[in-house]
Amino acid sequence: MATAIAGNTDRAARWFHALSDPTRLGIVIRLTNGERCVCELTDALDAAQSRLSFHLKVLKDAGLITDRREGRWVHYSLNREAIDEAGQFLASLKPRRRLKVECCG
Amino acid sequence: MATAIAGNTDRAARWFHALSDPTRLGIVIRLTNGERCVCELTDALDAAQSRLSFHLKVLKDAGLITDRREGRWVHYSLNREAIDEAGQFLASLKPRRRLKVECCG
DNA sequence: ATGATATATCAAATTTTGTTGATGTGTCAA
DNA sequence: TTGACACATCAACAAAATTTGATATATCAT
Repeated sequence: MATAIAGNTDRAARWFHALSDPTRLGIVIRLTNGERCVCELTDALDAAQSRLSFHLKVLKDAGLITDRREGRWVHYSLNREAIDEAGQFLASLKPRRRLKVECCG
Repeated sequence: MATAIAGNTDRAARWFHALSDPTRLGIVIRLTNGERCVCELTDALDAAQSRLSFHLKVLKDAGLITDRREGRWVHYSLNREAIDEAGQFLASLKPRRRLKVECCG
């Protein structure tokens, strides 16, 4: 439920950290329409190979993407569930009760 | 439109960076039901004052929260629009066309 | 087997973030 | 107008993330 989602701050922080870099967002965006191999991403993002590999690992460790080896190529895809959960976390930040709190009286 | 949202990676990266820390998420969660003054947040989060102030600034610089001074107190509130936009960014990561791309032939 | 290709990993250097304690600023009360 | 309070900012340091270039690993073609 919503409260539980919002309570899991460490997990959410990890998702958002993984999404906090333009290169990684570029990767994620390019995975939107389906699996892509690293070679395609390297071209599209114009990033050095080890650098791209690093960012892919960050995303993978955060559970936002998964990989699949096929021959000598590795294909990455989005983990929709995780993306959705991150979205739900944000959605859980809607006001639930409107408190007019007077503090610091 | 969706593409434009997903295209604005730098802006999105800034939102997600601001959300990438448990203390900051703690702040955001506590602002969910309305404005809070720094004093309340300090208590609730058990954080040193300058530390809290630092994190509030990160959130504010990212446009996720706003502040309002009232006497000697400063009250912070969520910027719903920005939170929503971040959510929309994630929502924009839904598959639009299903391409069965054969690469690396 | 040998070499080439695709990708991962590693170590070192660099950059960015976060923490802490001290000090500054604005506001209020006496 | 002095002192206390709430908060921001700063400087120094610590810790974490990122980049780069080199090397390792797996797979494939010859």
